[in-house]
Amino acid sequence: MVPSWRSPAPVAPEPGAAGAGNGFGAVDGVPVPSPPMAKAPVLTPQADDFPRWYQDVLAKAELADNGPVRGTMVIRPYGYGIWERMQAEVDARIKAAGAENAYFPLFIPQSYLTREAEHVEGFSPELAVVTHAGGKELDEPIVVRPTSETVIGEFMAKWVNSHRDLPLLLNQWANVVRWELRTRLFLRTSEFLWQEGHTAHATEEDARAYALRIHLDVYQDFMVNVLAMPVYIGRKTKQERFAGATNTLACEAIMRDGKALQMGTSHELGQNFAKAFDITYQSVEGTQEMAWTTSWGSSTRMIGGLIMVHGDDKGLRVPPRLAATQAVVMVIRDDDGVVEAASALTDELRAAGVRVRLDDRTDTSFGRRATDWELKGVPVRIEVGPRDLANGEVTVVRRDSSEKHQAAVAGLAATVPGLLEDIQAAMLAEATAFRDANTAEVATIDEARAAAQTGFAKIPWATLGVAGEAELAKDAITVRCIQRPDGSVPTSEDEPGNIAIVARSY
RNA sequence: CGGGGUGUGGCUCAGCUUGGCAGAGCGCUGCGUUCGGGACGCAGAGGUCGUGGGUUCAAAUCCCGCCACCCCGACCA
Repeated sequence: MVPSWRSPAPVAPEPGAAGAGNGFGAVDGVPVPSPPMAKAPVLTPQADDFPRWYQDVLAKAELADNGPVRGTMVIRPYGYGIWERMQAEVDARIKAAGAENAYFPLFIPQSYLTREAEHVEGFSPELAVVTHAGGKELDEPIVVRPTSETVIGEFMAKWVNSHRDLPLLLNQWANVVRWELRTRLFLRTSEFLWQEGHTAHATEEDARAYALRIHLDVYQDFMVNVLAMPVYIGRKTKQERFAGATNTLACEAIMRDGKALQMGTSHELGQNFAKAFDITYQSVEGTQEMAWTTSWGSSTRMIGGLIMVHGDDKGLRVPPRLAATQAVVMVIRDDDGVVEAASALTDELRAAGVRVRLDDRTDTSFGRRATDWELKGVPVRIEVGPRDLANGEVTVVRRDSSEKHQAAVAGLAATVPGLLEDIQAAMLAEATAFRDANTAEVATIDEARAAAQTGFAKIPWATLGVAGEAELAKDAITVRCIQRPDGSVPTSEDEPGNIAIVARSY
């Protein structure tokens, strides 16, 4: 954790710390104002109270607010800008994998859900159901989609007739609703935004290979190379599998408090949905065959992961490849020629391909603006003031390391893209080092339980097993995924040498 | 669904024990001085104290009901 430049300020006496304190000293019942104290930190330090820090970041970086209905979320422009960048990067990878975007309805007939036994069982507790519409009670209740396997299955059945129609590779960007009891902005909300892919294939091998391809080429690649976030990839245990899937693959990332966050999943659905919705095709030989389907998704939860993997006590840190604003040019004050110089530099940076913004709000103090950009996590800040300018220089500040240096204005723009790549690499290296330092290799269940208090534990799956999984569950520790010793995704959970990664999770 | 707690300007809360003019900090508006690390001064705006009833000369404060939200124990991207 990078220390703040400000000395750690003594925090105001905690109300309640001394009986029913009122935050003030009291002499004979007369409230006395607290003595002058050092300025409080902008954010609750992570080490003091991580959940509080997370909420502070959401508010101060203007990412999101709670919606009026319990568990709902308002995504503010800065937060939505991050989502739009995520969408652009993920969407490009999905299309590169051959899938096309489409859109299916928000409303699903309740009867669809009931066609796949495990699927209904898994989702019924969290369904929002419409029973009245147009002023009348509906004959058949309508479910607000918690995911779209069922409606899409219905249409796949209609569109797939021949082996020539396969594979059918679809994706949609949509909102879904899952009535959650315990909610946290971005991590678990009753409504969230995501991308859900749905595909149908002629063979099990083809479906399995595609689910894995999406997992590696879309999710893992995006998370590592754009989010600068190392992820463990592997199979879910039967216990953790998606309702209705025959196999679930997951990307698991470690947050700075040591807890795991599932960042994206890819499912092999076998023929479960094909049977339920009658997705069949005529083979080359002329026989009727049942298709094999997959589904895969990633959501606005990734924004929560971004915050908790890269954030520090000064706020968010956005990796340059993701950042909608990669660099901000700050006019320190409205002095002779400063605005002009800053504006010219901004143009040069833009011409050099940098997503740059000019901050010429000189009616707000420098310190306030600098703090705001740090809270928002803009990777590079370039300060343009009269003092530097007199020497033909500006001050360049990296958000990741807080390192500051002077640089000549002439030729600066050409060096910024390289600096951004350096920052991207440094952030991935830092996050990877953190993950590795907080992943313990253990040999017994007791050791795994202990290690999971502060991070991840790797334990042979043969040692843990279903019984060990159940035992750890009593302490809210779950198997995040099972992987091969080399970190790749096993074909079966029974492969010899398989490793289970266990942790507490969000 | 079981246990604990809280409802007072936009936000965080004090005031309630012991009834007596509705407060503070932050934020917001205006003016001025500032501007290289969350600026400062002055002047302002903003609340039927969750809600319905009761007690009282008088209720944010006491009593009863209701509602909402938050925190801790079984499912989930």
